[in-house]
Amino acid sequence: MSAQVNKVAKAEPAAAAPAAPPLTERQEARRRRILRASAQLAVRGGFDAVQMREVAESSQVALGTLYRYFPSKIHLLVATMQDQLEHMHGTLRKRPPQGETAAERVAETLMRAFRALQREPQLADAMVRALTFADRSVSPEVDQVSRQTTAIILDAMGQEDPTPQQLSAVRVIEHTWHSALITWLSGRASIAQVRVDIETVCRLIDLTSPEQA
Amino acid sequence: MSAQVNKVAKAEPAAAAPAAPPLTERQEARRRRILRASAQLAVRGGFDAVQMREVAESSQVALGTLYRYFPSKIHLLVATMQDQLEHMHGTLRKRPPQGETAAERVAETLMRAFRALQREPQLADAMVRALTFADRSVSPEVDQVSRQTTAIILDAMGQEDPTPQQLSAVRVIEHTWHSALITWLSGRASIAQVRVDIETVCRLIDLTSPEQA
DNA sequence: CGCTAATCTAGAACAAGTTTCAGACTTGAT
DNA sequence: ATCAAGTCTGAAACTTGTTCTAGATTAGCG
Repeated sequence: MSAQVNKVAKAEPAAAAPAAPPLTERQEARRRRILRASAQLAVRGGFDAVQMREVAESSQVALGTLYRYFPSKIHLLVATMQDQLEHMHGTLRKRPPQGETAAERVAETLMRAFRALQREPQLADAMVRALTFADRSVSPEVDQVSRQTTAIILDAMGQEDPTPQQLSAVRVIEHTWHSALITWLSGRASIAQVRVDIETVCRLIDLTSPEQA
Repeated sequence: MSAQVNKVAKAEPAAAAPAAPPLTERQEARRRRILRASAQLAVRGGFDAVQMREVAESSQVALGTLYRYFPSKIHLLVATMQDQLEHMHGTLRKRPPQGETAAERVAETLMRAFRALQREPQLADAMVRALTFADRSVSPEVDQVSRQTTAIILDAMGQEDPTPQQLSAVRVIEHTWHSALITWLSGRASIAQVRVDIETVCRLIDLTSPEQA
């Protein structure tokens, strides 16, 4: 909870981070090993299976070092999510959605992302739980994830400069996306329900669009 | 994580719980003391301040007993939330919202609830974090909270028997509600933003209504 | 009342996240 | 090449959620 100086960079995509000291090659390698170990353990057993001692051992790093790179388990898992999101954004870009309207394209994109998460539900569980459990000390990182998600949605909309209304709609979609995911992961909603809800919320996009098909 | 038999009832509103053994007076009193202690500690310091040993001590109950009543910290906090939600539903009923359209009434209701939570942000933090962190073992309790929230929203809509579309809209509103709350609590969104997003998502209600003003 | 099963208590013990520390190793600048 | 500062390691310690145990209390029943 105390101010932390001289820490290793938290976000590698370097959006507007306040001066992230550059990492040496070995440090970058350590960071990658840690993230890989984290994801591997998460795939096996979800949030609980990502134990800091295990991550440290798997990535051949001392426990103290792990904590220097990621100041908490939550930070680690949120960083893991950033990592995965980047992959996904890349993948999604390759085959853009086909829908007529922006709403359709966004819904299609999200459902595609959803199916990807379905393939590794335990990993999804770990990442999403970390994301929603994160407190203020993780705000910058969570924000970064949020920006990345927004970028994916705006991409799908094909919108250059969205209106404030549209931005609000996008936020609502993100809220729904996270929350629906959680509900599904904890077994309280079916996939069908998630799909319906995603489609429902995506209508907000056309609703807030100046032009219309 | 193991099957738990012979446990004290978890949900007192007795919706469809499978045979909750009736509590003696002293047991009921213990349960109330525990919930009160939990809420008090949460008001002071949020999620982290609700420490099981402290709750046990404050409520004059042995640690083991606390765990017999609430099998985990998450269960305890979710039960605390149920408790608070009931109060709130009662309060909201007293002065029903004034809006013309269903969307307005729902938005007004949610903003009123939001202001109530604002008054005890730490308590809100504890409850909401517990709710979204809950895993499958807490599903019944979380579901109960969800039903209660749905009831509040349907109340505000003044809708007797909603269509499946409307139910989906209500679910989306709940998702947005939780998620916006989290975002605000962790300092990543302003109150103004929360209001806008709530209003945005509430438009879905009119959108899915058969009749219209 | 007296018995039995269930419940409650106090406290130890365990598990996993986090912190700390002394010493070895790297890095960058001179 | 050498030195100072920063980094990494291994291990122990600390914190808080959770479990376990042995004995005291209570509730319900004949």
